[in-house]
Amino acid sequence: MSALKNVKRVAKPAADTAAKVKGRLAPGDREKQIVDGAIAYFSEVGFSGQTRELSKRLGITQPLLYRYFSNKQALVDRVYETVFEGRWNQAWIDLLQDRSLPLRERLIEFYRQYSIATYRPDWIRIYMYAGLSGPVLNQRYIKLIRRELLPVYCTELRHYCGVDDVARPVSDEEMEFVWSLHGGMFYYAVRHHVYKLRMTVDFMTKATYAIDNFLAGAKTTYPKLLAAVSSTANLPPQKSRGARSR
Amino acid sequence: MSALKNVKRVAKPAADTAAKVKGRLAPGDREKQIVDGAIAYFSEVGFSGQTRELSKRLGITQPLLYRYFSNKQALVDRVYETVFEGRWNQAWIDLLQDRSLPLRERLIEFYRQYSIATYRPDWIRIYMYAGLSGPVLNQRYIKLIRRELLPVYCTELRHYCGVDDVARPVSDEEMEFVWSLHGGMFYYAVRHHVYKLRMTVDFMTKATYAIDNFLAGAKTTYPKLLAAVSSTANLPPQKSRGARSR
DNA sequence: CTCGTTATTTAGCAAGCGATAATATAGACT
DNA sequence: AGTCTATATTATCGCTTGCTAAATAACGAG
Repeated sequence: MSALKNVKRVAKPAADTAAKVKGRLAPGDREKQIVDGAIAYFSEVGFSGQTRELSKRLGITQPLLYRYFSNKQALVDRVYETVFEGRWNQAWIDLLQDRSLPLRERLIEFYRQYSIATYRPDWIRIYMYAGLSGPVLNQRYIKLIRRELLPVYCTELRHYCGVDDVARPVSDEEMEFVWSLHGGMFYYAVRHHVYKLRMTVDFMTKATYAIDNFLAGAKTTYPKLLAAVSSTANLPPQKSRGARSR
Repeated sequence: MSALKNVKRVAKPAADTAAKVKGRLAPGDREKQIVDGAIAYFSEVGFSGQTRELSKRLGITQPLLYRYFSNKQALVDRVYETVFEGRWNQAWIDLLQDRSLPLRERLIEFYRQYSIATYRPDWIRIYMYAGLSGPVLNQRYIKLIRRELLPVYCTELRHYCGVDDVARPVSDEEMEFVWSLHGGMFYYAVRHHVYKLRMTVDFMTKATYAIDNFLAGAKTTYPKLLAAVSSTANLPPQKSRGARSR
């Protein structure tokens, strides 16, 4: 019997996975547990979710949240930065530029890694919630993509199509061209994690076909795009005004 | 002086645009005004927006809302159905099937019309809010697209690629292939209306390039896809499981 | 003009929610 | 074991928010 008791007593709280842990915790652990729980909770119900419900899920009392975060907004901000920061991997850029591999293989590998990092329920949903409640964060992320990813993407695409021109800056039209592929990928994740559709085609299968189709078309379309853009560059803005203003 | 008074008295409330109208209104007019205001308000702040703020924007008192809608949810539901119903145009399907026009022109015209109908701030934002708070409505809309649009899309694509097989049902892989194009279009609208980015390339310009690229690639990719699918059809589910479950 | 109908407003309740102060207790150290 | 400190809980405040009942006033009919 004493042996049994011993077993029970020795059973560790297993604080590593940040699952419902009872008893007193070191501030760092508790904080992490709260943030993780907040990510799960807010990604599910949105940032209008209540602190009481969150604390209930965490197995703690609601005022305890305020020991770790001065107010709800501070917790929300922490969720934002935890989700969006640190999931970007600069190595992706190197991968995309590695010309020892065919561009097709680079793109497939990129989307394999990128989808694992960001096409997940918490990321996608928090990303959409963030965008709807105020576009600042998303604009910052898009800016990152426009700065780090798209120019490399376009440069490699030029090389692939045999129309390299290192000196020529990457135009908005070229980047928008690439957005079409990227948006198709992203929308898969939206259908999956926002609309919660049962996806009948595996993401990488879809991605591979999309990449193949994109590259096959680009061989003829991308040079045309480049030619069209250069012929209208530095000209006074023509009839094709920016976005429709409705 | 009596003439002046007369002028003042004759001044009409101009009830046509449903803008802030003072005075008593016919129930139908008031209801329409509330719904229109609710669409504008909720699309801006989300469905957690308060009825008091909505009524203030409408220039009416808050309890008046409850004369026209039994509760907030009823108003929200009304917003949903008003936005999502009636913007779908079955004529688009006929347009896509009109083989007297090249497929390219049909697709360009389709996206011109489709974007005018749905790629607008209220539609896109309410669509995203709806998806995040409960996927039922979006699933219904996606179902409509999968039923009405995608099969036609794929059939025309088969014809375009010279691989018609009317008897063969359209596979999930083919529809997913088309989603890649469609998603790229949709994501443009998301960047515009959710992230509120200043779009530097006009939608139709982008759409035209995306369509050209899609069709140019499809000539070679789509037949391959069809071949790959048919070779694995009616076989026990292979390693390529559905969607990643993470 | 009067009167009845009903659109609209005024006043207010009850529950929900973020946040705070006071109290209790777990765990480390001597 | 006793003590101290920081973690965690209890109790509660003040404001918000969905919603309701009673009072008011605009419009049409006779």
